[in-house]
Amino acid sequence: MHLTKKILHMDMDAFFASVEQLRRPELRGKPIVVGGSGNPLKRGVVSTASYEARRYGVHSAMPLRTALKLCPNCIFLPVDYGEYQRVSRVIKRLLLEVSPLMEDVGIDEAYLDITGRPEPVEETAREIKRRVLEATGLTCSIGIAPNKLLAKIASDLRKPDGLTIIGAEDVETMIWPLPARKLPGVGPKTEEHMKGLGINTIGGIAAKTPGELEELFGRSYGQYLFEASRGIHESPIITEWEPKSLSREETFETDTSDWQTVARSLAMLLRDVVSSMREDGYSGRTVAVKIRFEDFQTVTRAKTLPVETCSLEVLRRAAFECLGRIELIKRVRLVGARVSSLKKIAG
DNA sequence: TCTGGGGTCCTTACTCTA
DNA sequence: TCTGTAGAGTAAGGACCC
Repeated sequence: MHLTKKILHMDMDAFFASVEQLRRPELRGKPIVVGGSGNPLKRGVVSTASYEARRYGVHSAMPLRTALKLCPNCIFLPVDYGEYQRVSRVIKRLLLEVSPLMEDVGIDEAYLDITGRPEPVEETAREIKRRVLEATGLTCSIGIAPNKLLAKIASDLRKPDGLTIIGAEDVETMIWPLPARKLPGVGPKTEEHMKGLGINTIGGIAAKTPGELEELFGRSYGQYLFEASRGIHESPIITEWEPKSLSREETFETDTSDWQTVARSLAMLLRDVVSSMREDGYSGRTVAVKIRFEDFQTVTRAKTLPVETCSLEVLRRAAFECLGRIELIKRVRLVGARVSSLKKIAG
């Protein structure tokens, strides 16, 4: 017997900006930008722009300075991650009441397996939207489909406050006409590559044979593209997972050529990583240092230790050995520290 | 003074060992 | 010992995601 699954994807609308507008009513209906320190004259990028700000062309990942140029009337606010986290937890708890098969994907999204719900899927979705609004005052967009991939594409189809249901039979009419970039996994680089090949839509990808896609994009990615463009996707709902690495990084307000500044920053970042490791109960074996130079060239150096540790001294020695292998010939823009090969500490 | 921060996964290259 | 090869582990870089 073949049982078609019902997967729901929920995505909060302009989440950070909406939370800010919710707690400061005077901001409602105004173009606001949440990002960095909230000072658009300093380094930082847009985390979320309200729909009012998007009308000026402001969008996520855009430098704050650029956003200011596009929208001088925008109100800039710092990221208050703690508050968004709090609201996020309320929403996730509520989703878990609808179905225990919930996959948390970031602060403002989740997948829910609602196969077991007896009522029509549209009813489930409306119920979730109603409860989210009631509990938080915020709207979300929902997509429902036979798998996670299609559900995610669906939730993005109508925003904000949208609800879209896609069946396997709708792929040709609803998915193929979309820009290739709308397929999860196709980012800006791949989009450009595809344009150069004359592939502009998801249907354009689906028109290629598996052999052609593997030749153009490599074995594993080619296979993914072939299946995904046809709406085929098997990955399960992941309800529990363990982190693979923990990291911190810092972009300097101005680029520096002072080794001491870089070293101090690295020591501080690593101390932060180690305290997170201890809080969450992890030890790690691999330490990596990342340096980004003024021209955006980025280099990493890593060292794997014989055994896992959460000793700051041991990890710091390894980190500084990595730093010593990087020639600081240009001014430094960013320093990062990462610990990977994590292992849960027993007890 | 374009270009954050915290992650995951993939590819490629290299080394060591069986 | 020579030669080849397969697999694991490590390192570095890059694309992508929110």
